[in-house]
Amino acid sequence: MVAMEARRPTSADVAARAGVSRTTVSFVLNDRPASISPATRERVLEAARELGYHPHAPARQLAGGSSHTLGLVLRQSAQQVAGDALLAETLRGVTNAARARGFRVIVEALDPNDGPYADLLRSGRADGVVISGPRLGDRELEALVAEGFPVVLQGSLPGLDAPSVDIDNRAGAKVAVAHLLSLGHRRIGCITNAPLAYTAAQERLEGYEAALREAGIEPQRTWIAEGAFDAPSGHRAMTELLGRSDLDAVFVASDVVAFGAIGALRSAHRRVPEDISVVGFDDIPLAAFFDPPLTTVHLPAYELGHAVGEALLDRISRAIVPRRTLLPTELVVRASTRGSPSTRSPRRDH
Amino acid sequence: MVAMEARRPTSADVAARAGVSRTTVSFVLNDRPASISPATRERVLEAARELGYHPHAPARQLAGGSSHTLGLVLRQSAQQVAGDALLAETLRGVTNAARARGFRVIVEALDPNDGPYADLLRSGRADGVVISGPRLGDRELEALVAEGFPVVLQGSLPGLDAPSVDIDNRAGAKVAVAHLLSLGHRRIGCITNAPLAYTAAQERLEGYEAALREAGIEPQRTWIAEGAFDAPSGHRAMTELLGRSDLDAVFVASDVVAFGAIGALRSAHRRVPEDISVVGFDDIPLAAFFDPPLTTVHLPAYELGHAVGEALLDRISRAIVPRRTLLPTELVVRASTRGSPSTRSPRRDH
DNA sequence: ACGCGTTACTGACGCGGGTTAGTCTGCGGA
DNA sequence: TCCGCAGACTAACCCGCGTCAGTAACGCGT
Repeated sequence: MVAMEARRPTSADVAARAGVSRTTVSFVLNDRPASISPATRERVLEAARELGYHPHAPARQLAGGSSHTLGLVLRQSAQQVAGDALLAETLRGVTNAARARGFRVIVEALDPNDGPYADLLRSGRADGVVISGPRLGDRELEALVAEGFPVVLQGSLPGLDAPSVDIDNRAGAKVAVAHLLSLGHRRIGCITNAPLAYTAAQERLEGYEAALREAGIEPQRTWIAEGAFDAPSGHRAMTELLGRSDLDAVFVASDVVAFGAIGALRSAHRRVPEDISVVGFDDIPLAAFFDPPLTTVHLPAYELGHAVGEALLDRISRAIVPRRTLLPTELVVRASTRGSPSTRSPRRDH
Repeated sequence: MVAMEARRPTSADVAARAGVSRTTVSFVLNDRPASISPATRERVLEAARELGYHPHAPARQLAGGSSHTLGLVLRQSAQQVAGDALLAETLRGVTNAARARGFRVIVEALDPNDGPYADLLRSGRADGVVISGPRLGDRELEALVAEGFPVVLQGSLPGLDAPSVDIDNRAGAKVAVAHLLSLGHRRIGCITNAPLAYTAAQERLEGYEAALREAGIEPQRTWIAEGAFDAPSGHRAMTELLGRSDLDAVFVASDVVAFGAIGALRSAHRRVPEDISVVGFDDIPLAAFFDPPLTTVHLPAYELGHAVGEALLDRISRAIVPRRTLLPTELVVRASTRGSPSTRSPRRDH
């Protein structure tokens, strides 16, 4: 026998070793409903074990199966990805949901606005894709949906006929502002988490406005400023707000942005929460350790990833998937909010 | 012609449409060094375009090619992943390095210590893997390396014969502490970023000790406390330190942990940097917006991911890969450090 | 007219495994 | 005795593509 390079064993090798046909091996290993005697089954299993046999995934897929792979496409810009403290959690959620059903996850982080990810699907490398942070006017995405590929959106994109999973931004923002109102605040500002072209920013702003209106307060233009993902933008927005209105509370639709906003308040010698209350949104891991610990809206990142993963898996297996799934958020009250000076002790009714 | 379900076109369809053989199609599409007349080449290209032809990746791989896929295995615990503010950047680095060479990335976030990831390689789904946060005593990893699969470590793991890419923890820590020394501090504490079983924690601690020794200071046992990834652990460690030594500076080997430590200092009414200087490590996006802005060691997360990705790609293409690559860090001086009270004005020589 | 090298292409096999349509054996019932 | 049938397997085809070993046509020098 000549020295041979170790070649990965194939099902034919297993068959030979067990003294059966390749077909039998396939039946045993895939638990097909065929009559195989227990003795033979055991021989095959043992041969496979001894040889360290692992089915060749591509061959299996070629033979008609699926790729058992999900694509996760991140459409956010590089800065957004870098600043997204919860992305890792969402990723864990998706991969775990996938693994639970025997799937893997290919991640595509598209740097610029380009990057053809459609090939993932068209080349049969993935059975479906999750689009995280879908952008308006994404021709590639529209084409994919039109061709009937399984696509699920994480986030929202009106006018696209694909299931989407998101957190309930509107409700979350509303609860945050309601909390501020319940503390007696009336002049409540808002700093958005992103430019309003982003639907999440729009939704959170709507929640803020709805809460005010329900309390009989008409939101003022001058109470609102735009943040843009990072702390510096929060600093700028807060400075802006400070310059044009006298607020007793602010709802900042992102913890990271709130971080910058609090910095601006500190520079202006306004104490939180004594002089002004601040509520954030996201509940990033560091939120509890801000100074002061930040009252914020908890965004279930892991669950979001898990839910979107499952939705995609359902679509792939042709199950019915709700057009739109909204995950609930939860208000986490910490120390950055307290009653407004005028109502500090006597709890005010309404 | 009967109504037929849209089937993905194959190279045979393209061949038929262009009036050539499948072989010719393959040659044209893969730019093989074969003599194909410009006219034919154009016909094939056009037929492919018209049909919307996309080669079937698994078939292509089966026919002898590689999977053109990298595996990225995250061995960190769920908490670590959640708290790792730089993970997203590293991920971007890896995926971009991969895409630049036509590769994709499958991410496996292993929740518990289990999770068989070896199958990624054995089933031919990936051509190689990056192991992020490798753990000692990982039998699966050892087996993979022994079998000669392309494996590159992100982080370090002594005693395993695989290339590794990491940042220079020791040098980074040393520079941080040297900075503190240059400001005149002498009683410098250290809070580790993680338990010392983690090599990165050990290396940073060594850098701290080396810097002190070079300055003729013998590090004291009582100056050192262990952190464990998150802010609360930093709070605990700082409280501990405060209770047993009188320090004028602290090197905290993780920004997140430093965040907790600063909270503890605040509780103890010790001002930063007036009473005590603090240097962090990692330079997470929020570090610049701490109160005070944190002096820290910048960890090039994107570059790290990129470098480890390239190292793996090199290994896959059988290029020579250095046994160990260390990326340089950079000290970023902000406002959490300044000269010790005793040396505030007169700059002290030594 | 013939040999010989290019140029331009094609036939057929193999990659590894799933699957359908059998084959062969043994046995119970009519 | 012979049919029918269930149990236990197997031969052969197919998935889509890369690739080696040809083959046919053509030009060219002698």
